[in-house]
Amino acid sequence: MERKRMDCPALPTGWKKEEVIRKSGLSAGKSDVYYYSPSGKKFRSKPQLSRYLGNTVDLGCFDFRTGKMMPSKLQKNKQRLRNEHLSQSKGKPDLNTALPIRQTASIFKQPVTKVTNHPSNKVKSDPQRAIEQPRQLFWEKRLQGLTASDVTEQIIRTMELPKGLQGVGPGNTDETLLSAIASALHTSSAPITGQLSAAVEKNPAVWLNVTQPLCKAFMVTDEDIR
Amino acid sequence: MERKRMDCPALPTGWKKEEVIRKSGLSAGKSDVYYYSPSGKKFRSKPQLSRYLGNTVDLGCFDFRTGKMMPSKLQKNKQRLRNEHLSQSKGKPDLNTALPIRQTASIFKQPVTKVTNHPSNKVKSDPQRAIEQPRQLFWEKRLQGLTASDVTEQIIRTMELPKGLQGVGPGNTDETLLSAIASALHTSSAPITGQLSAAVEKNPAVWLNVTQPLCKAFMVTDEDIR
DNA sequence: CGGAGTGTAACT
DNA sequence: AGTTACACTCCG
Repeated sequence: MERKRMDCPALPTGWKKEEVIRKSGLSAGKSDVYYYSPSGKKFRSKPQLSRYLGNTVDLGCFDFRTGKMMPSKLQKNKQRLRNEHLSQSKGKPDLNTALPIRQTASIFKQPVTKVTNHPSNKVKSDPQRAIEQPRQLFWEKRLQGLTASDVTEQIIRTMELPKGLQGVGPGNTDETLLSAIASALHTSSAPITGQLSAAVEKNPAVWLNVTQPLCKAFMVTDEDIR
Repeated sequence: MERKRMDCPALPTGWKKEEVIRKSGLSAGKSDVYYYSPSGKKFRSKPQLSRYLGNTVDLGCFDFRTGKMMPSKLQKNKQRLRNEHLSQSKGKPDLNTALPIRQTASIFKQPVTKVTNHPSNKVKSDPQRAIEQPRQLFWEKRLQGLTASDVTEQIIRTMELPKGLQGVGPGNTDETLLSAIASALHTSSAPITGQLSAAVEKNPAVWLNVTQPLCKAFMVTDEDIR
């Protein structure tokens, strides 16, 4: 496994995993695991991977070192929110490790997509990636090797969000918008639009109200990209 | 400090230190530190500096980036012999990055500082390759993961065993022996056997007791090598 | 300036 | 003690 990039079944198609043995120094003999996205970007840690993949992929039970899913890891996800409720309202949003989902209104599982859209955080993000990231994130999600069922899941999840938010007060508007934008970006690539249509047909009632905002968001984003 | 060559108190007279800030790219804002010998030769890293200065200057606690001596670094010395940690029987002899001579010196209480304060050493004579070359052989041996280095390590390790068997003494004896070996290796410019002899002649009183074991150990190793 | 390779603080 | 995650070094 040393020094050879190999496919990783637990990640979307095109991703590679590599294990490199340290050959000198204090830590000689230990190994480092790297992942490569389809585009060739190198990932050196799980948090980095999470950051890149965003909320669309739950890495909670993904073992970075082995490259496999470990259900046993599920129990370890916790402790992010508890600091919040102990202290004040502020506190930095946890952009790290785990699932962004819980951050927002606990009732409505809100993806943290917006975090992805704000690389201006302390992380050493580069300007360009900011735009690119959101997109890739979704492609991968759809192309994920976990077969069609995943795709379906994803779409449904996205749709659920707007639906739930509709009935809620203004406070959640931002989040709704963000979701819309994310979806728009998602579809902006090309054939995706078609997919959405299909989705709408499946659940017209759900998408009906939200459609307009979605389009708007998309237009803007598209221009910005260009 | 940027872009300006300044004196470096931790190095011999005539040496200059320069810090250049990176102005673009992923690492924008970071800086690169360079040193210049009195003759103008540029040094871009600590290993390069060590190679050039040789064993006479202990850079173990020299912080390349700041240009200052950091005693705190002393404990942080790392070593190349990682397999050793499995055997717990003895305290680890510290033959690491820092030149072996240091260890010997510690026994005889020889501060490196004075060497530093005497630029009249080999330092000021940059042009002369004659001195520089012979030394490089050693540096490479000890400091690099090259074959030569491995050989050296093996010799040292091999010697530890015989010594223990002889039952010369506890604790310090080990280190003394190792130091002796290290010194011998260190000072030699040719075959190791010759080195040992030279060391003994230089300090008969000091080396007397240890000499025999050393020779034995070495002989064995030599055979093994062949 | 980039980035593979290594060091090491912070966690578990 | 062992692992993780990422800062840093060194050299191309």
